[in-house]
Amino acid sequence: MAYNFEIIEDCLKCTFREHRLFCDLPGEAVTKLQSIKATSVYPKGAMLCLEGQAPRGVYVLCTGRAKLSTTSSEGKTIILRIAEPGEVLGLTAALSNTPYEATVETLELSQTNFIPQTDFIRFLQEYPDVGMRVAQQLTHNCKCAYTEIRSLGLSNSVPEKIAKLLLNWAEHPLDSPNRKNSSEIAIRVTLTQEEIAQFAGTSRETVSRVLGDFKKKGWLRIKGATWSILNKQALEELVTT
Amino acid sequence: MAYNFEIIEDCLKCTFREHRLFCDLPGEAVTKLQSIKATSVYPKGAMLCLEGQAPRGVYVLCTGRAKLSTTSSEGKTIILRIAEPGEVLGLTAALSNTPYEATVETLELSQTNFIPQTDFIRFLQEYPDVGMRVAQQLTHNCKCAYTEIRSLGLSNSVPEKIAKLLLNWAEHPLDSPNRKNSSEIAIRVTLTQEEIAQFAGTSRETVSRVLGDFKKKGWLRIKGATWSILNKQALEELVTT
DNA sequence: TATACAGTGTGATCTGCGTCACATCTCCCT
DNA sequence: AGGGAGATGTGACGCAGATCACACTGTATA
Repeated sequence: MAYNFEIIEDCLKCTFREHRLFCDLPGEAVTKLQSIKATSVYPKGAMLCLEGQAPRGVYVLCTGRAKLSTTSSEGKTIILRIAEPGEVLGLTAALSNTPYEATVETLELSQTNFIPQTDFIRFLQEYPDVGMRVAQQLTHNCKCAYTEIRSLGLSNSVPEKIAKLLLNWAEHPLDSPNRKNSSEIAIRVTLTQEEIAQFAGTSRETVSRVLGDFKKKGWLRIKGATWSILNKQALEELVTT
Repeated sequence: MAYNFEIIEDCLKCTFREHRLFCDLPGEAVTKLQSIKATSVYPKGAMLCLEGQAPRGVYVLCTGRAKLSTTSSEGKTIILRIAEPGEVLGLTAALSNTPYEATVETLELSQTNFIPQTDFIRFLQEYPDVGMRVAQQLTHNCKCAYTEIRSLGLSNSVPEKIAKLLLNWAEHPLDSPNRKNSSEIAIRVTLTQEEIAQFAGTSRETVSRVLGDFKKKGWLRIKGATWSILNKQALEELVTT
């Protein structure tokens, strides 16, 4: 077993299954899914889809997280969202048979189940339940996109956008060992400042300055990939949307 | 008949039906749709949904166009997209049973078919074909949102964003009477400069200046609601995405 | 132990465009 | 016709943040 990483080949035995929107299907459907999927494991930094490519199929992200981004012809990149385990990626492209809208890059060691486009469409038509799950995933994509639009279009300043991001991430905090410090929220951030800049639609230098400012004000502590929000309220007051 | 406007009460007799993604369903489904829908006609400027409201159901936009927008607590507004006839509005909210993501305002005299949420969900479960259509509409929403994100996040300047908008609109040109002037593309623009500013995430004054500049350069002619793109190539050269 | 490279911190400079302030201009409405 | 409101044009000003330039850090590679 490469990577010292447990591969889950059998969906029926997957312990996450019932928590996963797209996998928590009736047994018969999962058996079918099982027969058309191909499991792979990718290291950090692997590209699952490239923006503009013809769709080959969809990826169910079993474990790990992935970054969806789009790039201008001038090389400027913007991050659309970070996909969490359980999401189905490449749906829009596969359903409408148009090129992938975004580039998908794994942020960590990840397992995926790939389903070829034609098998997926057939699967979708055979099992009505699947349609509902697909709709839910698409709904989620739309909501994320709208959040991003609000962030890009309605914010007054970069500090506000970054505060928004931090607060957003703070909604899935780490189980901090010292939960007693109730005011402190620990989160795990594996993005570089460059990537944060792409998320907020700004420049890397500005991100550095803003984070430095937050630290100086005692609102934030950064220790490696573990960031602690020390003053949530102050960040919230920065946000106007 | 108020408004001097023909109301299409009977979906089966609707001449647009077969061109409409959501209405071009098997006869049985349309009959069912017919029984759960309520037809209304709204004047220009009517609010169909308000952002943040609990979902009541979905609206099929039979005729007319509508503006989807979202507003910050400070009153800054951004337009998400313009919905065309045939679109289903309020889908995301109805499917996920979360508040409407956007405010929907008619841009012209419009007819809609409203379907209450519970009826809609049941309809969706009964007719698998409907699921496919719903997925297509959601896919369309996502694509529009991504386009907007690219416009807001990847553009280098406001002139570029406005050029993008114009070129976008130019994809659905008017059947101009003088088509012989092949280089000239006529489009109908009913948005105010204020609304264009909201679309491009900029200020009204800047829109005025940029449009003035395009006119001065001979790239654009504006006569009331009819705009003519005189130099498409020049606009395209402004666009980097 | 050196070397390389990705990530980060920070100053100096310059500019696009947001904002305020006002002057038209174009439609309604009575 | 006339007046009022909404839409548009245009000048002046200031500043947030992009950009460039470089120093510093940490951690993989040879």
